[in-house]
Amino acid sequence: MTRVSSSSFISRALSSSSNLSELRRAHALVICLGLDSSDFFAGKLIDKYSQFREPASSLSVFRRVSPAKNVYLWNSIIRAFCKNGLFPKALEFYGKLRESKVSPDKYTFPSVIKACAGLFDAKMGDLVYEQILEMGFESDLYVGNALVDMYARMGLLGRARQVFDEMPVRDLVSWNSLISGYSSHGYYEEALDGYNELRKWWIVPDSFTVSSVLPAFGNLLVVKQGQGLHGFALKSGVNSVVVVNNGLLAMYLKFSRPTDARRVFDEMVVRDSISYNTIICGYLNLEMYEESVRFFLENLDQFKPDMLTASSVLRACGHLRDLRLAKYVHEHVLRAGFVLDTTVKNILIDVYAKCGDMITARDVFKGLECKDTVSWNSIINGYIQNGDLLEAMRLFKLMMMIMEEQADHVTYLMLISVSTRLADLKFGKGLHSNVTKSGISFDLSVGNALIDMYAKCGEVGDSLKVFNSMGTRDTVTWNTVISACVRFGDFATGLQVTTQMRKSEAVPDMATFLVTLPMCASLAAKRLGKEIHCCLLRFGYESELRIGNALIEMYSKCGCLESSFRVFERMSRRDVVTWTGIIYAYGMYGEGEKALEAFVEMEKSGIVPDSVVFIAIIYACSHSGLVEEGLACFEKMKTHYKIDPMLEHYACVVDLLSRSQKISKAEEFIQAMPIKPDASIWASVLRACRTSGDMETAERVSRRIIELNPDDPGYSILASNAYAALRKWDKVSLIRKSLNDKLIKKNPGYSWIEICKKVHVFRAGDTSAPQSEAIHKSLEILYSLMAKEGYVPDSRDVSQNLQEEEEKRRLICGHSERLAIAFGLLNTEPGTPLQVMKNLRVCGDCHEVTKLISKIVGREILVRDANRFHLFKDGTCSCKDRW
DNA sequence: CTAGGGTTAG
Repeated sequence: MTRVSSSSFISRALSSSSNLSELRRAHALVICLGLDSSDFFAGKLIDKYSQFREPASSLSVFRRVSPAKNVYLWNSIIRAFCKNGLFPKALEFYGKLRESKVSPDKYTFPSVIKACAGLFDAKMGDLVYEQILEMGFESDLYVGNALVDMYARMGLLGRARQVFDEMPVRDLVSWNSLISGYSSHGYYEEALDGYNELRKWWIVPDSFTVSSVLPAFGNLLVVKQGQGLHGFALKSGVNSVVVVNNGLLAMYLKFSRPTDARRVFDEMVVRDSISYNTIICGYLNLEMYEESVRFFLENLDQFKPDMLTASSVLRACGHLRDLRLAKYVHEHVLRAGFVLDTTVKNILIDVYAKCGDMITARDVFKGLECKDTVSWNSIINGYIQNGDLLEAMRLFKLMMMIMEEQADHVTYLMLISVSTRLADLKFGKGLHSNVTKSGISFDLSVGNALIDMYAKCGEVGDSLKVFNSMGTRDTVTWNTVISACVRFGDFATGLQVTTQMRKSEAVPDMATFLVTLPMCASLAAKRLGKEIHCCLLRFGYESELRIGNALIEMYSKCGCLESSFRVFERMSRRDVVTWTGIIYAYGMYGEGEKALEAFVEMEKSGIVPDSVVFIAIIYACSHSGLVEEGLACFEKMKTHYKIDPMLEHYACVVDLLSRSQKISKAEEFIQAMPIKPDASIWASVLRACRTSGDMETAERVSRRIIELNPDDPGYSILASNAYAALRKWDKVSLIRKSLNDKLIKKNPGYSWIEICKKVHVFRAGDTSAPQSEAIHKSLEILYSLMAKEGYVPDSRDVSQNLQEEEEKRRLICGHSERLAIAFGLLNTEPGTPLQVMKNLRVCGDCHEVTKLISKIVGREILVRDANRFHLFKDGTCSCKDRW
């Protein structure tokens, strides 16, 4: 054989060797023929060995060649290291190359760049880029592509795009690298834009393009275009590649179209374990836990489950709370010989905890040789979920001792919720200072949790302090602060924050509406309530059940029974809360018959009444004088629906009897109650006594109250009021004195009225209010007109020991609702209806006065007191004097 | 030189 023919024979033998032993035989031949010092054969061998994952052999070949190596050999060895993931080695040899006399060429750089990318070494990458620029290789297609890929992989998409834009020539790989970078770092819009741009240039995508852009389609939920791409994949044949099909599976699962995903899966000719995992995990994310597990079990013999399979199936078991299945999968994975990594063990902790098996969860936790933050978080969370808050705290303290710096925002979030649930302010404050020290306080969710914690521990001030110190706020932040204000009855701040939120970037969600609507209801802020209603229409929440329920309450408490009913009528779905809302609304307006009709309709519609709806219906009967009907409801609740009455039900029945002057019946009823009555129950009887003038009973009741509950301030105030009405001032001052000693103050009364988008608040006897003088003057005129109608002031409701009758009258005349009404009369056009809100009940005299005012000035006056609505019209009230 | 699947809270 001639030398030429033998070298071409060996060259062919080298190229065609399809496994390592063939390659080794060819290598031996090369050595036999003394060709191993040839740059050409050495280069071939290095390449071939790297192909068979034998970088060590590549290196020994490289070393055997004469010291004067050409650039081709250098490129081969760098490429060999790179291909086998030995990136530090690749960079080391690139360094050696630069130290030698040989200068790199454009074929050197793709591997070097890949090595930088593999090591996520942006500094080195930048340095290499500079060297490329110095040598003028930046316009090479392959170098450019490698650079785009490197920056894209590192998540530096801006730089990737810059290199891409500066490339004089691009090919499909350039596009693919860019799109894949966008896609895998969550820049789905950019990935999609890139794909559309590429299509604009009439470039035909390949399997890389398709599989890179599919996650973007899936996450952006662009269903139509996704289906189009699926069609393209079928037509172009790129769907013969398993990666593309796996991408299609994942996309359809993201679209929540498991059936479509299943169709793709069934039509796949080649499947790998990722195909199976994608389905199992996709079902899991769609909360199709049974399907996920079933698919796994049915296909056990079709593929080789790995740890990713295990983690998905186990999570499904956790959601299903299926301990037996979890243990089965756990054992199965162990039997298959997998060494479980920390991630799977962390999942196991969570799964066992979810199944309520804290003993096994703890065992897995104990068996973890390197516990990470998630391990600790998972076991702590397990105890929290299982209600053992103290053990959770104990473990947290242990964690802090062992590795404080590893506690992350999830750790703090969980423990802040523990301190909130335990109302443990001291612990919560400690967590707050820990978070501040650890430097993760800027985390939004932690800030939100702290706001909630302080609010629920009773520290609104600190709650607002955290809120004000937060640099960024999200919807949850705003919702939490508003509900904190509402919880404390600080509606002024609540309103302020709501206004601030509307001016901010924050997008309201369901919770926003579910907290602001009740706030409007409490404030009777009709205008704001309506605005919020419009707002939630714009955001598409009108069909939500809970929103409808909140709207019914808001409108009814704002004096718009009709709007309330309109919301009710439009609701496509109604639950017991909905019906309670509308029944309560009718009750507040004295529409007892309509309330009863609604109750019957509710029963007909198949809704089972709960204990709350009975409170609403008895309340409604009570406020409309429907005594028999109310009592019938109470009986029905006990006997037919087997609901044990609560204190509130008894209170309603006592109220029902008292309002209709069935005082002795009320007394009997109280005596027979199985539960100890409270102040509100006696109050109903006392009020009834005062209305009817049955002072004998009033005194008897008062005495009993004091005897039964000498220390309760609520009862004492009641009794004192009763004695005041009986004009037994000595007893009044005795009780008052003991109350003062206990530093107990009665809730001061106030009223408010909304005029020209502004809320005006009035306090009893307040002379500092706006237009005070004009108000008093107009009230004087009204009183003289009332006197002509036969009005005599009734001072029974003035509970203070005021010797001067005149002084008493002045106080009554100063009751806050009168000031608000007078203010309303002065500041609106004649004939305009007025709406006044009061935080307490309307007193008897004010009720009379308002009736007369409505007649004298010819206006409708709607008053909402603590209890219900009174519509005063032409000298009468809608409550028919039952309040 | 380019592609796909897993963990804790609310």
